[in-house]
Amino acid sequence: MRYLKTFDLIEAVVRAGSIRKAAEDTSLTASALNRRIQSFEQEFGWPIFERLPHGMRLNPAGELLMQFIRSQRTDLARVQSQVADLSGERRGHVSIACSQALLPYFLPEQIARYRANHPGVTFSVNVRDRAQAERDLAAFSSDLALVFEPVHMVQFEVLYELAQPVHAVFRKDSALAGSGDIRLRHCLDHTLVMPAHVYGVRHLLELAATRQGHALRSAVETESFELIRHYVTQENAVGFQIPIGLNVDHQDAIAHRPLAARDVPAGRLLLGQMKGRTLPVASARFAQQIVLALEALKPG
Amino acid sequence: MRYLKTFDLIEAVVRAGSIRKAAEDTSLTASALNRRIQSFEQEFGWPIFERLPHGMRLNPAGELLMQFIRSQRTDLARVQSQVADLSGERRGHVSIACSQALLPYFLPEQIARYRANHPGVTFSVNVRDRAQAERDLAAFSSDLALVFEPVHMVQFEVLYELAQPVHAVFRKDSALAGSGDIRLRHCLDHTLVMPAHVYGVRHLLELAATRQGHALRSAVETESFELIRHYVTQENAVGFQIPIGLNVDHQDAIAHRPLAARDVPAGRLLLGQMKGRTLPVASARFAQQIVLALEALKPG
DNA sequence: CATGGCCGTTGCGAAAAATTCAGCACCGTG
DNA sequence: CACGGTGCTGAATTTTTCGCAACGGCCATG
Repeated sequence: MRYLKTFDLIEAVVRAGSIRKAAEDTSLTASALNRRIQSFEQEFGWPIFERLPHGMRLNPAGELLMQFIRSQRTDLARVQSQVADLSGERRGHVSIACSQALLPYFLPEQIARYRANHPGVTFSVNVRDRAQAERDLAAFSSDLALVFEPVHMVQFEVLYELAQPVHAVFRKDSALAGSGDIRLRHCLDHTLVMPAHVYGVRHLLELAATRQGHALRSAVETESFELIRHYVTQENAVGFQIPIGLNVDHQDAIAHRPLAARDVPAGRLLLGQMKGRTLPVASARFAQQIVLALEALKPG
Repeated sequence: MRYLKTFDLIEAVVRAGSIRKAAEDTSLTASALNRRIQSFEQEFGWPIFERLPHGMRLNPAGELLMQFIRSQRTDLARVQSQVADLSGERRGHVSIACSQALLPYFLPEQIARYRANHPGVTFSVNVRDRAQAERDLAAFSSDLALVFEPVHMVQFEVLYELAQPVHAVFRKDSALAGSGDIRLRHCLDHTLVMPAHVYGVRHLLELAATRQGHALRSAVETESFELIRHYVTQENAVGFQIPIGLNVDHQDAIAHRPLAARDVPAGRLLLGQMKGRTLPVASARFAQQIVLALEALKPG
């Protein structure tokens, strides 16, 4: 888009931190780039960069402008998406920030189902922890967020909420095998494989343990849920995970049971968007599908 | 603004209805204008105009785009206003769509008070009937609306609401002179000067009259509230008006008393904005001042 | 049925704007 | 004090845009 070119250049300068570096990225000369920035500032009415000896940084006015630029860009994309929609051909792009637990089963199935109906729609899936997801939405780098127990909530508009109890994951021949709820204290006798602190599952477990006066001594601590699932088959340990990340009718060597709600309260899996934003057509429709899919997962 | 130039040209074509007329308005050649429209459509991905033998009209895609263009323009103005605000100097522009009753006393006083503190802020006041006010907000041609009994309310976000009973206006020596409430039937004995149907006062009076089985036979019907106020001094007639349009301690030849609430229910004077929109700093601050001023008018 | 008027569109040369190139002044660091 | 980095500026050059004239289509009017 021709008009957005100046905005692209501004953003390039912000990213690069100096005009000369940004000039290389944009395959322009530093002088040309410099002139465009200056003429923009003149038209805008105020300087948007601080000139430092080491380069350029946004001043407060520039921060405001950058927010506008980002929202304006995505708004234009939304309009184009709406136009594509009324032209009959559904195309567009959906970007999702999600928790790791959605990666193995839920999102692949949902995306494949959507693309079966609308092959013109493309997706980008970004794994973000529960603190980063909202920042992604606010920076307009993701349309939707599907996260477990997010932390900040000011700019997060909840589209759907699903309770997800923490499940214990173990080998099928473990002493924990059985049915129904499982008590937290029974897990603590085993070797523990814990997710890292940034994850909601760990947060809930820590809260529950300190409340009951226990200590969580993890043998292995990892950011990879996949490692947790695989490790328990090696050492006969106990891992923790939410059920949406666990295949229900698997033939694997592992099994899982929910932790008793009186020990560890269920967390919330939230589907959300940037507050007040109107999503592109494709993203909005995909969000609808996700809501229906989550609804079907509801117990009862 | 350089980038917005293409948008301005598109809007000019929309207004003029043909490229050649729009070319005159924008002091360009038809060929240049045509080329810019065409190159934009190519970049945008879809044609936004229908080519008719008599000229050009927006197609549905163009309608969507125009809405984006308008919102984008006002958003940029808001950002500039916010930047001006953090630079210390409060400037900007406030555009208000208002009912006629606000013109003589209320708005002049409020605007003057605001400009006394912030001389850099300019105002535009547009008189709009209660149906047009909301359309003004939706088209982003007004930031605020201050209207009596507006009709549509879907895109109207109420910022403040003040009850305004309908008052009868008459000569000081009229038989209606006195104090306290006045009954509707007492007015009907006199010559009536009525506002036109588009006004909320007329709407409320019609409702009340038909409910009580009376008929409103107006001797003079006008769209000008000023004419109403002046005419009653000529023929000893009765006019109707809301108190915010009547100076409280005037030395004039006219007086006014409220109609009894059991005859004619009080109408609502609403301060509102476009739903979901973030106003420029100046408009938002002025709205705050208006709310305080209306609050002070509240009975009791 | 021709004709004049209006429409959008296009080729081409001229005007304008953006870009490049080279060089300047500045600042922190080794 | 030289060096490498920064932003910035003057003049030449390239790219883009614009104005002019002309073309073909449509429609009402003579």
